[in-house]
Amino acid sequence: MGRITDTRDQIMDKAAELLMQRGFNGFSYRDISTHLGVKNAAIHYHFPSKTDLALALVDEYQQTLRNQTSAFMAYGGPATPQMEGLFMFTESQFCMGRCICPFGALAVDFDDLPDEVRTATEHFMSDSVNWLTRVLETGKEKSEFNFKGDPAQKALGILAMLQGARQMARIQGTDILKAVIKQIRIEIGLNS
Amino acid sequence: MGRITDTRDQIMDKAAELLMQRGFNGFSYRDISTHLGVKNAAIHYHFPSKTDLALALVDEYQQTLRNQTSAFMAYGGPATPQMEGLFMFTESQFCMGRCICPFGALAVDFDDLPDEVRTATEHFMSDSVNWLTRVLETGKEKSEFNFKGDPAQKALGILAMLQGARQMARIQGTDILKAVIKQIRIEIGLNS
DNA sequence: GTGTATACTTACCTGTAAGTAAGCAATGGA
DNA sequence: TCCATTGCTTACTTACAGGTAAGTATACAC
Repeated sequence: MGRITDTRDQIMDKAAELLMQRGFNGFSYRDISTHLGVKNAAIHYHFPSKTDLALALVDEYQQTLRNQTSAFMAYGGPATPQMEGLFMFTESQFCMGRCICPFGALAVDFDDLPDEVRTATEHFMSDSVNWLTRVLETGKEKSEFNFKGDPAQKALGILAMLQGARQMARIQGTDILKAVIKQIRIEIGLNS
Repeated sequence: MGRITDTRDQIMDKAAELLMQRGFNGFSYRDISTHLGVKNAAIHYHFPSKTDLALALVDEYQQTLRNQTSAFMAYGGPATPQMEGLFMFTESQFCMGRCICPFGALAVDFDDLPDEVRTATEHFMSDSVNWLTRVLETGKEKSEFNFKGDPAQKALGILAMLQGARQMARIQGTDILKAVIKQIRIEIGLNS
């Protein structure tokens, strides 16, 4: 049964959710297999080790990021929609139960992460920071935004803020995430 | 051997370190016991369950926070040293290997945390936000600081930023934490 | 010296984690 | 029709998690 590799995709989906909810060491193959109604070994068939699974996930994130930002990275363009996209993405992911961001999920277990996953995570993070830096530069040039400090540093700050906010929101509810996004808006002079 | 309860303190110390490095589910009694050169059951003697240990840790954090801020909370006072204290504390803790902040450590595993620990974490977080809000209010009133947005919202933003920064710094090194703190300084008009 | 509390150790239990080896059922060529 | 590949399942193994029960050594109280 099942189309080409339906199961593989379902595994990735559930794993992505669990990774962001509980971190790399916070979920097991069992969590995935029971949810899909398959046996544990079925997961091992598609992803022999948990490392393989993690690598596939980081790869997927990075792919998604690149796809959604490639046009902007290549030709520039208005920065506001990029920024709004980031806010929307963050909020909607949180509401869907995918609580902490991929960096956060992997950062907690960073020491005992397999080397390859570590490297992949570093790359993913660089990509994200570079993209946001570019957005902020563009936004400042075109007077869409108005903020203090240099764009690269500000980009780090914003990503850190969103990441932290997602975690704090887990403890005390969604309002915190909303408040933080509001604050970011104020600080870059983006009137909603 | 051992003074009154030397071992108990050593357990708390190591546990605090491990909690902040790896999250609540990322360390085991074994990690602590082998480090101290005692048997596993010795830890259970002092803290029957891991819940008890977590509660003790959160309690300790909260106690420390209250001790260090009680004078300010009671009588107000200059806000700048409080802020500088937060920065110093954050940086020094990070350098000592205690990487992610207590919220972060507990947020990742928040779903499957025992109820009591959850409640304690919520309280601890409220305390922290309240304190920082107070600091920002005072700083604004006395023109020590100069920032956009309302103090409570800004307090959330700063805490989120520091928390996120600690995690990102794990992935890409201390510089990120330093950059973020610099950015916070700029944004509250605090010239170092 | 007897008793009792403290601070452990030894030895164990149950559950669950990641991972593997071998088998089987369906599909799609040659 | 045979055969190989794909996508699983069954049935394990090893390691380690949290936790417990019972015993032991030391110290101090009376």
